[in-house]
Order: sequence, then C-alpha cells, then structure tokens
Amino acid sequence: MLDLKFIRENAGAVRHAIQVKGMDLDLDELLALDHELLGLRQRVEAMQAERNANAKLVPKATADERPTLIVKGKELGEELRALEPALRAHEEQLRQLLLRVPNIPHVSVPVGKDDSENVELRREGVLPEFAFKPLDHVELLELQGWSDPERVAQVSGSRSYLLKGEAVLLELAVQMFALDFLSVRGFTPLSTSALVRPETFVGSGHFPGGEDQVYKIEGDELMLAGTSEVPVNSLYAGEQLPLTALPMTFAAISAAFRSEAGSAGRDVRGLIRVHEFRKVEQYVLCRADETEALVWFGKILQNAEDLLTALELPYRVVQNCTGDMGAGKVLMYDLESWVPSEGLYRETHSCSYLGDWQARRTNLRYRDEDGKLTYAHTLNNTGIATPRILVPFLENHQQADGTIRVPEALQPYLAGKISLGKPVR
RNA sequence: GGGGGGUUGGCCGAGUGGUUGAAGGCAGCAGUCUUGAAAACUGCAGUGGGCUUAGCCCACCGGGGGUUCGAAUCCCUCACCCCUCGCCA
Repeated sequence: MLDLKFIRENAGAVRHAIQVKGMDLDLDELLALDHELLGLRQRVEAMQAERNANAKLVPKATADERPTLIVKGKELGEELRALEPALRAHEEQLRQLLLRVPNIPHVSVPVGKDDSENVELRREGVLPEFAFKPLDHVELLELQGWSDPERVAQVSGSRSYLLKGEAVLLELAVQMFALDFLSVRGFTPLSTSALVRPETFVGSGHFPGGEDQVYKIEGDELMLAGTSEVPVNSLYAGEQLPLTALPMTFAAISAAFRSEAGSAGRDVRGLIRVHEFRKVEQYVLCRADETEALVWFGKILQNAEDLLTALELPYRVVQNCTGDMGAGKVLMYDLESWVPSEGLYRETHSCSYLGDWQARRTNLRYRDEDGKLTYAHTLNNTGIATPRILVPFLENHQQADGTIRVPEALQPYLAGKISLGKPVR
C-alpha cells in the first residue's frame, strides 16, 4: 500500500507504475473517490461535532430544557445514521482500490511486459561437462529408487512428490545446511506455521489478486501460505517497535502450499513445480531508509549466491522487469540455477525489496531517531527451496556410475558421505 | 469439546452511562538542583485524520454490530489470552 497523500501528490509517478507493471487499475477513479470521501467525511464530522456539543448540554440543562435537547439529539442521530452507510461504503471502496495500487519501481528496473524481458546481469559457476550421457532428475531418482511417482499420484494426485531413501536425507540436509548457513550470518531461525489467517495475505500483498493460488481450510477461517514470507510479514503487525529492535533478520523454515491454478500442463513432470514444498526463507525488516534497505538487498542476494556456490551449482542473476515483478516490489532479482537436462537456467531463488508497501498493510511501525512513528521496510529472498533445488543438484552432481556427488560443504549434513546412491553402471 | 475469567495509552494499572482521550505508576523528553551524574522536585507528553492551522474539530479503550440525547462503561457477535475438566500426538 502507498500513502494516500503520496498518491495524490505523485499521481503521475503512480500512473506510470500502473502502466509499466501492466496493472488493471484506474487511478482517476481512486482520486475521484478520495475527493468524494473527503467531502462526505467533512459533512459527517461537522454533524458529529454538533451532536457531541448537544449531548454535553443535557446534564447541565434544567428539567424544562432537557426534552428539547433530547429531541434535537435524536434528530441529529438519525441524520447521521442516514449518512453512515454511504461513508462506510466509500471508505471500503477506497481501501479496496488502495490495496491494488502498486509500488513505484526503482529507477534501475528495466521496463518490460513479462519474464521474457527480464535482464540477465551475470553468470556464475562453471557448467558441468559430462563424459557420459547425463540423465534428467526424474530418471536419476528412478534409477536410485528414490521416488515413486505412480503411487504418490494415487495418494495425493498430480504435482505431489515423494522421496525415499537417501533422497530424504538429502532434502533435510539441504534445508539444515541453509538454516545453519544463515544462522551463522546472524539470521534468527524461525519455524513458522503455513496455516494463516486470510488477512496475512492482504498484509503481504498476495491479496487481493492471488486468491486462486491459495488453499483454504474448509470450515476454518484459515488458509495455507505459499511462503513463510506471509506469516513472518504479519508477525509484528500493528506494533510500534523501538528503533533498537531493527533490523530484524529471519531465516524462516516452513512448508509452503501453492494451488498452481493457471499453470496446468506446465512442469508437470518431476520436482520443479509441486503443490507442497519446504523452504527456508530470508526475511528482513529494517528502517525506512532506501540506502540501508538496498544494502540488505545486496546481503540477502549474496547469501543466496553463496549458498548456491557452496552447493557447487552454476547459476545466473536476473533482474526482473517491471511486468514480472509484482505490485508491491521496488526491486526484484531472481537467481536461476543451471538445469543440464533442459540446457537452461531455472528460477530457484527470488529476492525482493518492497519499501514500506507491506509494512503499511500490516501497520508495522517503529519510532525513529526523532520519536516519529515510521513504517518499516521489508525484504525477502529464498534461502533454499526443496524439492526444486534438488533438480539442479541431482543433475549437476551426477556421476558416470549413477551416484550423486556430495559437495564438500554439504558433507557434514550427510554424515560425511561424499556421494549418494549405489553405483548402478 | 465443557465450564470460568480476561483484553484500557510504549509498559503496568484505575475507571459510578454524562468536560474521561481516559486517574495513578514506570519508562520518555525539557527544566530546577549538582563540578558532573544519580536522587528529589517542576513541567511536557497517545495515534490517525480534517479545517477558516499560535487554534479548533472528528475518530480511536481487542475487531465488528447494537441500545442511548450521550458508551471505555449496557447488549450481541467474532478473535485472542489465562485458568479448569475431558480427550489426545
């Protein structure tokens, strides 16, 4: 959410953001509504002032004067009640529009319509060369007896996965590795529930708009979050933090659920796109200072890059264009890891800076140096997401005999093993 | 799942339906005192919004709704917290 005052005073910039982000929103409608609401509110407040003044006279009035005042109060009350529905409707309507107003992209963001116009910034790591015919991750899992696609489909439908044997240890090892890695860098580990209230999605900015991506719990007012960004963003909702509480940095581990509505037919095979997965997420809450926030952006990006480097996975850094970055974001970079079987890079991490857009929605403020209440800034980035990261992991580290090489950094998390699986060739 | 008790300003805590935006305390800020600090004393001090902006007005006592001339105070409802009985990994 943006400050209404800011929107009024910078209508041009907001209109531009709406356009380059490809959003369907009529700013003039919002501004007109805002203007109308202001007039309405002034009328209502004037009447409230009159009502209050009248009510204050009653206890001091004589017995003769009293009935007249009470009648007047009744009339004022009725008039007010007549205006209230309109006022409330206007407020709600404005709020709905306000929730859709996108954040202003950083000056560095390239303008583009969708992910095809994202800009590659650099490539890191060395692409593997195989002296044998490499398999894709689905074949590797099958080869080692680490999956059971037919049976899991029978139990949980499509887009569900099952791991078996050492692949399970690998999944947990990768998660634990990421958690340790971030914890050493000062991020507080957090284990969060994916089960959240609907308003937390409004807070994170996923609602309105992303409703169809979210699973609802029948009979409860709860839903399943697609990332711990959702609960963590609402953790301090409504609070007034002391300046000393910031920055807050979290490494939040949780299950993540996504309905994947609208992506039917895409990536149905394997571990790339599943309904339920697990993730270690980096989340940062800092002061409302863009310079400081961008330093944090660099840090959480570097953390993710260092994780990929430690896992010995080649990747590239991509800057998302305006059309692919989402309403709330000021700046967004994706990390894409190399998938040999497809001969391309696929998104495994997503790094975002949202300014105070989320904190306004959750009403999360802190007292600045001058004691002024200020909305905090928020950032987030993937730490590691499984099983998706296992796709590049298995494929890049496969060996001629069908076993999977374990990078040195991960070995302590796998009881010192240097490879996984049995030699099968 | 049953029963009981709660939710008031940054924190603690009082509050009889009528100048209560809310006593008191702590923390905060400014000042007096002091070589300095502490203590003590004095004063300031909630958040958001509007306007004809040294000021005035409106809203806010967990959320929403209601009763009333008037609600922190009465009623309904939802959420959360605590206690207790039962069940349970």
